[in-house]
Amino acid sequence: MEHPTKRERTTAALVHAALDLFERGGYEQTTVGEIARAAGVTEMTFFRHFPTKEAVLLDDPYDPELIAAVGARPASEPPFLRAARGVRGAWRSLPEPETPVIRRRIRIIALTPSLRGAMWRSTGNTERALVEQLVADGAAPAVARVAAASVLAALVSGLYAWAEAPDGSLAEAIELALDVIDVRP
Amino acid sequence: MEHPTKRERTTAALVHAALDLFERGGYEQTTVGEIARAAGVTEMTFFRHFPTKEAVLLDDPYDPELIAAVGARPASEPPFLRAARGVRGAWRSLPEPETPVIRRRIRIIALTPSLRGAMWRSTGNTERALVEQLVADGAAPAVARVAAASVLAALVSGLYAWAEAPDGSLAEAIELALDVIDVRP
DNA sequence: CCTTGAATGTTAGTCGCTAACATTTGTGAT
DNA sequence: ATCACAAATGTTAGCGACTAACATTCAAGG
Repeated sequence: MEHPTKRERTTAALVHAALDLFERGGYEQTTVGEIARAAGVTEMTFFRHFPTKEAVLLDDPYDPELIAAVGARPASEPPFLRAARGVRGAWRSLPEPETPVIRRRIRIIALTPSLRGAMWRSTGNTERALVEQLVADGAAPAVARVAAASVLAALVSGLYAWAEAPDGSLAEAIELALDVIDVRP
Repeated sequence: MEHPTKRERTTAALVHAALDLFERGGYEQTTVGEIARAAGVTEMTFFRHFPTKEAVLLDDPYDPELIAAVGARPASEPPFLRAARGVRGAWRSLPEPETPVIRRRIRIIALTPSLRGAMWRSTGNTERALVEQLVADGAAPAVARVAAASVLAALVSGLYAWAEAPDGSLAEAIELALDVIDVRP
């Protein structure tokens, strides 16, 4: 990261410009062309960095880490706890400096109906991956599905709550949400 | 309904054409223009009947009836049971002849990711209306939200399951799904 | 320095969707 | 029946998200 490649720099510029414009004028009202221009680039280039307009907000690289964190927990744990604690751990180890950006993204998502739908779809992918991981380690599919669905639902609801009124750190908010689900031993 | 007005007739023609084309060639691949042409009408006219392309599948008129059915149950029942049983009753009283069309719609939705997202959004509206109804009759907002969300989640999951493998009538499938939630007295 | 591949620009086009205005068509009162 | 009014549809023009094909500039490595 010492020498960010040019591609990384433009991607960052696009994200920055997009967040600014979305917050200022709303998601729907902001044009991809406007974002690109604000980042000193062409509309075409935007789509070379993000497959869709939504992706600039939803494309988060945390998914694989999340799956890995769940996989790292002992397979002897019941799937439900395994998922809940894996997710908890993954978010706890998030570098603090990134949280403000995450918060801006989630706030925009929270107050844009069409983005909430997209968020749901995106979560669906994570859910599938999570189920796959749990089943690969021996969980019954039906159990894995319920576990993944409810843990992710709690996670998302925690994210929304935190974005609206951040009473503490992101990690704390996530843990709070997961506490509702996790039954401590 | 003896004398369907012209508007109703074209709406029906559009729905019919849309279902056919979607099943034949997939939702994303089918153009609004194609649907309109197949219904003997212009693309513009399509949008005079449906606000969006999705709406031809999601625009179902059952929502108000569903809310009414819940409202009709004794307000003395706990919100959760009230919602579950209201929903159950609303679907039970569905005219049988309509179910084949419903099934076609839901199958298409089930296997089109973007439509699943849209379905989620649409359900969100129903959820809000349901919460409103429950709260208006004295339920605590937090309780009402949980009740509405879980009952509707069960409903949707029942719909998907039935659309994929209809082992029985729609009403039976719905009741089966709601049984998972409803605690019989 | 110079070459090669990555990153970007240009142009043109499709599809979902909207607006403004003109035209037809159905329907209700006479 | 008919005639007038309103509902339903057509036409044209255009915006915004997104894609494809091809040309151009830029940036690291030898």
